[in-house]
Amino acid sequence: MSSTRPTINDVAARAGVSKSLVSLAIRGSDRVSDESREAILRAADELGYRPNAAARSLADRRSRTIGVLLHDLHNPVFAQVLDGVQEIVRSHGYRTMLVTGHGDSQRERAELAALLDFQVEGLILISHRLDPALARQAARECPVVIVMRHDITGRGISTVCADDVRAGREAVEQLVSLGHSRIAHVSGGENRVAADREQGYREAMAEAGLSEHVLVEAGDFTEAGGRVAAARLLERDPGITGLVVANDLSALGAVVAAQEADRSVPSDLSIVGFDGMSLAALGSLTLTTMAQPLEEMGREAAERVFRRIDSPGARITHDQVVSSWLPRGTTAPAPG
Amino acid sequence: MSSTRPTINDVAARAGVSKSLVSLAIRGSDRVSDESREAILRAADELGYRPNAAARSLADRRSRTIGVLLHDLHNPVFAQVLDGVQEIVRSHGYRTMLVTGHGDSQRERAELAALLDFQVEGLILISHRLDPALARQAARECPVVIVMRHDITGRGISTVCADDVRAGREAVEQLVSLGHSRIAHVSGGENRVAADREQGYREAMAEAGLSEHVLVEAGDFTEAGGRVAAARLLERDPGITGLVVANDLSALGAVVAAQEADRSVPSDLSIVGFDGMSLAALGSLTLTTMAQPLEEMGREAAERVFRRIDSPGARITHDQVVSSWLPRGTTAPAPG
DNA sequence: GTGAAAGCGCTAACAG
DNA sequence: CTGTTAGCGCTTTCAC
Repeated sequence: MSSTRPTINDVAARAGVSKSLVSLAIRGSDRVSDESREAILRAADELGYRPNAAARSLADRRSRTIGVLLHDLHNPVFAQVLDGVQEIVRSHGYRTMLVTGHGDSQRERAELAALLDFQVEGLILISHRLDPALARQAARECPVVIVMRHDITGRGISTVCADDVRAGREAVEQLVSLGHSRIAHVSGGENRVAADREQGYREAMAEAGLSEHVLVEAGDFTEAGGRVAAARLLERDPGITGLVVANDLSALGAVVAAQEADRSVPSDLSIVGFDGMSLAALGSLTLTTMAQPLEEMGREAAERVFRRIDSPGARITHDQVVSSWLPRGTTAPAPG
Repeated sequence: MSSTRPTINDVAARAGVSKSLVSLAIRGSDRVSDESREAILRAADELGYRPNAAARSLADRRSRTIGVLLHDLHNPVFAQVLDGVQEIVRSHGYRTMLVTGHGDSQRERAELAALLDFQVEGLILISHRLDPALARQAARECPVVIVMRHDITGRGISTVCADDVRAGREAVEQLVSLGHSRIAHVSGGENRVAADREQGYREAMAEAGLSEHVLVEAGDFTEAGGRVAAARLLERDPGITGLVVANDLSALGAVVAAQEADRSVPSDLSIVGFDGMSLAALGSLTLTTMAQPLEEMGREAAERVFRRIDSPGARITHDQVVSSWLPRGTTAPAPG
């Protein structure tokens, strides 16, 4: 089928013009007479002509494509960031090429290589388990913007992040202001975002004079991880009334754990997540969270990429967005 | 930066061999002497050589890419199907190119065109609002497999679907066997999947002698839509004890509506969704659902594509997978 | 306005 | 085993 796909030559022959003229006409140049243009477009239409993107990007030496590496597609949070990215990318007449690495740095390496083979003109990396070396490597070939990880820096790497330490603090502060004092934390594993949020938790606990109640169990940013970690916390200290969980996904898991432990949420136990995942606003209990402006972060990242594509000398930037307390159904004043 | 990216010629020059040999060596042919191979790989490495995918796919006349059109990325159900697809695609040494149309047929058209411009060798379409004309058009250029929509057929179009009518029936039957009789339905809007599930609901209600209790309100497969529709149903008939909702996402919305109406789930009201969305297994109430084998459907679809790529004469297939009742936390025996 | 010619970087025969 | 020679389909000077 595609073995006989019409090429620009076929169109030229049929329209009785040269292929250069077809090329111009197809791309809407005004240096083509109306008569020729019409003949060409008609011929193209009749033939079902469709420009070959590979040939074009080869001749053009630009792919008009932005590569996006996402941790995975299951956490809807990434989809929200991606929406923002795509909005901007499309508005620039570019396309996005999406890959996922699932936090496996082998796979991330391979996927990034594929994007670079494809000559993407810019790269947006959204993966909390990204290998810094990979990012730096990639940054030697095209502008790179990392979202949600401010700890990876280097030549050619811009970042767009929330202040996770601050967000971690605020989560605790809000619970404290609701009267909670025995506040534990489910962390998010070995990555900087999680580390920052945990640090915020610890700092705020200390400042509130609650150091003795600091209690942390490691999760991994997944539902299952959150569930297990939360269960352990409730076992270690049944007196807990507040739970700050490293992200919304694991916070949903924590809600399950709470119910399994016969703790009713939020009357017995308040739970706070992070991210502002839209799906977490649903279900029988809507999750209280420290929300990040996800779409905005995506837009910002894409804009940074284009700024650097358009003016290669543009400075690297490190943008910070603000997270905000979004009280919903999983928090309430401390019992008693 | 990429203005001076090394090419195969640079590698050849540096290694002191011809570019054809470099081409062979890079692709791991065994028709290259160890000595040459080593020199070539070293040169490539020193130069930071990276093959140009566009050039390769142009010369090769194959992109080694499968295009995937997804309705959108926010419904995690699609991510699950995609996982299955990618597993197979990767195992064939191909890549997937992912686009989303958000049910907007303008955009779907544009995205499909882009995939075809890129010479994808096969297409997997997963969108309940897909325009049949687009699919048929695309099928003229490469093998097309449609997932979850058996109503779009045509030359070159294979399908992989569940039996949604049957699933709809079973949802009702299960509720009936739990003692429910006043069972209402939130439908999923103007698409075949939704229509089939609704038909199953109606058939099963009739067979159970419950025709008088048939009550349907239109949703649209979104959380918000499910919430509104469910709210209306509960208002129209407060005696409802069972709710069959067209998909998991809207069923989550229905759970919220139930609570807003002061109906407790599942003791006052049982709710069933469709799909088997993994996230719906979380939260404070895990959703009972008619689950489709999502990953398997993805794998199946990808395998069908490759079968047709490998042997262009292969027959079009229409596979049907079976949905299964997955009782979880939102269903219980009818009250009283 | 339009066409001829020269690549873009790579693969694929075909000779040696 | 290795080099030479043609393209793949398109864009882009540069004359006419």
